[in-house]
Amino acid sequence: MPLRTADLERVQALPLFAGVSDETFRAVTAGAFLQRFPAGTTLLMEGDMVDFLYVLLDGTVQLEGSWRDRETVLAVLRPVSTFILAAVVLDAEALMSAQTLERSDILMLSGEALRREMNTDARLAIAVAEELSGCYLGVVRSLKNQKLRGGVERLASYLMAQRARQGGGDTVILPYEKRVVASLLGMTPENLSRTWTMLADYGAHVNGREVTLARPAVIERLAKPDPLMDNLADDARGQTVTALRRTGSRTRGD
Amino acid sequence: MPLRTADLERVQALPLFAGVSDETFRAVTAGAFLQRFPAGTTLLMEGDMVDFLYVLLDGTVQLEGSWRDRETVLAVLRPVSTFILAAVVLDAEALMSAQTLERSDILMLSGEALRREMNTDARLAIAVAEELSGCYLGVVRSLKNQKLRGGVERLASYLMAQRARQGGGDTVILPYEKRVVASLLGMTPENLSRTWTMLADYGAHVNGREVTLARPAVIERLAKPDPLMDNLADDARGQTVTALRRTGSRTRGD
DNA sequence: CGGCGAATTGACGGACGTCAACTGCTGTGG
DNA sequence: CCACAGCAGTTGACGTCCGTCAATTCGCCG
Repeated sequence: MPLRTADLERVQALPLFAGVSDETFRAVTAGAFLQRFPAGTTLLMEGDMVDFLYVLLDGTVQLEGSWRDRETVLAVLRPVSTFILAAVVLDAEALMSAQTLERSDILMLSGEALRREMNTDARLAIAVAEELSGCYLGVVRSLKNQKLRGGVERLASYLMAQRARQGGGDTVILPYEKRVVASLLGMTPENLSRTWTMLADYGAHVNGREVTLARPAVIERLAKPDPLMDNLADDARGQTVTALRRTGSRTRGD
Repeated sequence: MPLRTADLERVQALPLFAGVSDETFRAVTAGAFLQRFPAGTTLLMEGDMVDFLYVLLDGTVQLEGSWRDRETVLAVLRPVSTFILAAVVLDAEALMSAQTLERSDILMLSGEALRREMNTDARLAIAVAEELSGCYLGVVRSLKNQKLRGGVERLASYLMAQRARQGGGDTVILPYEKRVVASLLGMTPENLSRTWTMLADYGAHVNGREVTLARPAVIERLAKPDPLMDNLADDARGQTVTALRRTGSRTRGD
C-alpha cells in the first residue's frame, strides 16, 4: 500500500513527534510502511518480540491480555494512536496482543530506527518519554477504575466518557460490539446486559448500539467522575492538542 | 539530614542514571535533599502538583489511589526505587498518593532540573524513557493480574513472587501488614483471611507474618505463573541489574 | 431461506463485600 | 508493673455481585 504524504503529515502531527526535527522524522520514518488489515486481524501476539512501532491511522484496534483460557480487553484504540511503544523502547516482548476490530490502516515504523534516533535527538527522546508518561497514567487510571469502582459505576462512567467524546448530546452510540465493551469494563457480556437494565432506572435506554440518556445528570451522579480517574482530556471533538506537553491521553482509548 | 556521597552513589547506580554523564548527574542532583520520614507519613496526595522526583533509599513506601470513600494500594516500593516519574516528566498532578509504611529515607530531586537536563543530554532522556517503559509494563501486569486472576490465584502468585525474592526457601515472610497485602491484591482483609485457609489445603500455613509452604510446587501450580504477567525479573537477591536496557521491574514493587 | 454469532434472559452457584463480635498483640499511662 | 485502650487479625452470618450454563431471540451475511 502506497505511503501518501498526507499520511506522513498526520503522523508528524502526533505528540510523539512534536518538536522533532524534520531530519530526525525522516530518519525514523525511512523504512516505514503502511498496511491495510481487514477486521479481526491479529497484528501481534503477546509474547512476540516487537520489531515495529505501530501507528493506527484509520480503523479500530483492540489491545488484549490473556492468561490460561481467559482473555480481557485492556484498551481500544482510535486514530491517530501509537501502540506498544514501551516494548519498542526496551526492545522487549509484548505484554498484550493487538487485533483489529474493523478494517484498519496501520503504519509500521522500525523500532530499531526509533531507538537509534533517540540517541542523537534529545527532542525525540523527550517526546517518547512524554508519550510513555501519558500511557502510564492511562493504565493507572484503568487500574484504579477496575479496583475502586463497581460494575454499574464503570459502565456509567464509560457512557459519560463516550458522551463527552461524541459531543455531549442525549444519545450515545457504542463504537463497537457490546462484548468488547463488557470485556474492557471487566465483566461478562451477560453481566453487561443485566447492568443495562439497572441503568434503565436512571433513565438510560438501550436500542442496539444506541443508548439514549433521558437524565444524563443522574447517570453522571452515579458515575461520580473524578479527574484523577476519568481522563477528561479528550473532550468533544477529541483533538484539543496543545502540541507540546499534553497529557498524552492516547493509548487508553475508548 | 546530610546528603552523603554513599547515598548519591546508590542513586547514580539506578537504571535511571545508567549511562548518564557525571556532569548531567551533578546538575540533576544539585538542589536535591535527603529526608527521613517516620512510618505513616503521607509524602504526596493524589491531585497534588508534583515538584520533585522521589527516590526511596531506605524503608517502604506505598502508592495508593482513592475514589469516594474507597482506597486501594496500587504498589508497594522497596529501595532503591524512584516514584512518580511520569507526573514529573509531564509536570502534572499525581494520580496516586504516597505514604511511608516504615521509617524511610527519601531523596527528593528537582523535577524542573530533571526536565531541563533531559533537553541537553539525550542519554538521560533515553534512560527516563526506559524507566517509564518499565513502569508502564509493570502497571499493565497489575491490570492483567487484577482482571484475569481470581483472589486465590493472586495470593498464590504473590507468595511465589515473595518466595523467589527471599531466596526460594520453604518459608516466606510477609514484608508488611496483611491489610496492605489484601488491598494490593484487590481484596478486603476479611477475604484475605479466608483465602489463607483455602491455601491450607495446598500446604500453606500462616503464623503471624510467617508463611510456611509444605508443598511449594502445588502453590505454584495454583498460581500458574506467566512471564507476561508475573515479572520474574527481580529474582533471588533483587539486584540482577544488567545496567542498561533492563526491564525496569521497579515501581511494581512487592 | 438458512445459518451463524451476538445479545438477551433465566436459573443457579460461587466468590466477594459488609457488618458484627471476638481474639491477641502492643504501646501507653496511671 | 499492671490495666487499659486501640488496632490488626480472625471468624461467623448474611446479602449482593458476578460468573457459568443453557435456552431463546435477534440481526446480519452468505
